[in-house]
Amino acid sequence: MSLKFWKPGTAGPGSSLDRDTQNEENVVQSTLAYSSLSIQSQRERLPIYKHREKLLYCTDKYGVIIVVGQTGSGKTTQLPQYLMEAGWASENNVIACTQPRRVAATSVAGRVATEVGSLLGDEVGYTIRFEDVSDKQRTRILYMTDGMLFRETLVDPLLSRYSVIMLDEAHERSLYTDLLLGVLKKIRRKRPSLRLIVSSATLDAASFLDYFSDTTSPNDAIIVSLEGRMFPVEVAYLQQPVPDYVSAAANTAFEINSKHGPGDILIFLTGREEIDRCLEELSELAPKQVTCSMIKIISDNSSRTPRSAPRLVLLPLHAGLTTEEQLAVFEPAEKGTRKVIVSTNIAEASVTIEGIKFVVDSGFVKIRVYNPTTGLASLSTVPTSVASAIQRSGRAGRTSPGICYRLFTQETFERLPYSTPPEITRTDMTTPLLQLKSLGIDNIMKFEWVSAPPAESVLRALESLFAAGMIGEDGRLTPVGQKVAECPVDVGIARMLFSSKDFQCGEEILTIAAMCSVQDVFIIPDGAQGALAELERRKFTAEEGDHLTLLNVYNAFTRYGRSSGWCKSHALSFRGLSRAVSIRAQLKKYMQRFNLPLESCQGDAKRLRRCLVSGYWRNGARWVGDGTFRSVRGNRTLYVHPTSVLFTRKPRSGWVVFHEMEETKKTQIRIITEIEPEWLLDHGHRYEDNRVTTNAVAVG
DNA sequence: GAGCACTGC
Repeated sequence: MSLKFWKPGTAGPGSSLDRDTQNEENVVQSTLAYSSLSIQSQRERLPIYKHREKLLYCTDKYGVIIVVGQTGSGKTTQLPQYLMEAGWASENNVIACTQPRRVAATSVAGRVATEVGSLLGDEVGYTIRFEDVSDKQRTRILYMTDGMLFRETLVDPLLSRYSVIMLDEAHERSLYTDLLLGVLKKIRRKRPSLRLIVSSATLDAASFLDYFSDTTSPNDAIIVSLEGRMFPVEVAYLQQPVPDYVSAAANTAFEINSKHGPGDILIFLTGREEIDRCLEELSELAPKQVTCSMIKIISDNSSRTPRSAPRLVLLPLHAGLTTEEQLAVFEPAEKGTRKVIVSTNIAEASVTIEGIKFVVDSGFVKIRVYNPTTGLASLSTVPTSVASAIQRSGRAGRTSPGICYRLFTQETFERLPYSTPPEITRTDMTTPLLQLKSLGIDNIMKFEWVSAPPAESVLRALESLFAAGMIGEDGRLTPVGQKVAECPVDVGIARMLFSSKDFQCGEEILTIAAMCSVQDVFIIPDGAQGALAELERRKFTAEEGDHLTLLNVYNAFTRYGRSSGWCKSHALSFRGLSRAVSIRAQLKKYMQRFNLPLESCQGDAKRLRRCLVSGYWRNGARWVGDGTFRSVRGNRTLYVHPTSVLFTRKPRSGWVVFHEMEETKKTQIRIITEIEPEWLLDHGHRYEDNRVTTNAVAVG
């Protein structure tokens, strides 16, 4: 198959990027293609320096500055330093800069500390969950995850220690960025001296400007644009759509290898299955391959490859890989070889690989979508957005000019949505609403969202909070709701922690809560090794179900010295279990603060399971003859997830509770424990009675 | 009878 690409006359679709930008006067033209001078190490030569005075002037005169700048403009590292030099961090004021990801917060803080000549954690620091490398008195510039700053609002609702807050990567619209935008707009009314810097991509700048320029403060916000330090990236579109973008991606990479000079290739697909198939097809195109390891396939020059073409080094990249496997993509290609990295969306923003000259973009992405009507989350493959396509193509221009091959037509590109719907519109709002209520924001409908969550989502969340006893009939927080709002866990898990006092099983529930908060700790590879891993897993199996199995795993992990070697020999994830240890330690502090005893149930599994029901009572299910379950609420057909120990056995009592359900091809339940049906009745009645009363009041 | 986009507290 030969694919026909078409390159528009100009470099990149830059001219069409500004169609959404209304405030032209304030916007310095910024396009994907920007010719760079040679890379300078002195920060004075960073393009942002030209805008230093303007940025400081705007920070003086305006409350909200929307900064538009590409990767490489230096905004994240330089802007906080300019602000500090200009005195914004004097008198014990702190300049905060939030990031959606932990690695970004830590690595940027390290770089800036070096530039400032500070020890990390002294004048420049960072705060992420489980790690606070900052000094309460001395730190002037603080990088942090957006979730951490939002958490801080629960303790200090006016965020009074900060003079300037920069929300970096705001265009990504993470859940916490959106919550912070709403809360910070409110804070600025009470504390106008607080400066807000919102870092955004070109496409979203106008909507942020609208959001902050309301009638009460029409001239409070301004857009400032910075050039990026990117090399030009040529964009090629398919002339005709293709039926199978996975094959098309493999073919395109193969053709790039035959026709173009040096430079690595990055392919964007949606998931592990597609990545594996693409790697397979690529190795078939170059048949004399040599498989070096599970993750690295080197293809030799084949008859179809011109003599001059380099050999291909094929590398998968997705979050399911171990750390070592992920690190392989950063190793420079050996002489005479060319790397082909076949990746999920992880390479779009989370992971940056230098030396990429060619990007192949499938135009699709897998996103998690929450259905508030059914309460089900599902993963669906959807077309990417314009913003995403631009971000992906930009990955080709980090170290030299590059080319991006889009596996769709230009007409398709022009019909793409500008951006992916913000997370807040497609996620369960139960915990976020509890936290907003804890901040004193009771009228959720009147809260000024940048993008409002769907009304059904809000109603469902309120109903869950009421059912869990976190809010009363008046919609206000109950005393337990106030406490739970501070805990970094789901409300169901929090209820279990609180009722562990009655069942005298705090020790065990704490462990289970931590283990339920990490991703699957069992590593089951394909093939023969998978069968061995299954045997390892059986060693931990508790017949009561997955919760107790997870408890066994955790206890064994700590008993054998928390060693990575032990994990490897038992097919367990060291990363996951170490994280569980941290989470458990954190939750333990909350339990101590709330005077919840840390008693052990001394092996009494019944007490433990009754305690689980206190958190999961709305997640009950009943076995039916054909091997599936029916949910107590909604009578939905549920399939057991293959990772469950109940996948292969029928529960003796016929009844279970489960941690979560998710829609894939079928509705599946994960982390399941067998229960006695009458235990469910301990919890439902009062809630149902209340609901009848509430409805009667509403009707009356 | 068979599965896992990516973050974050």
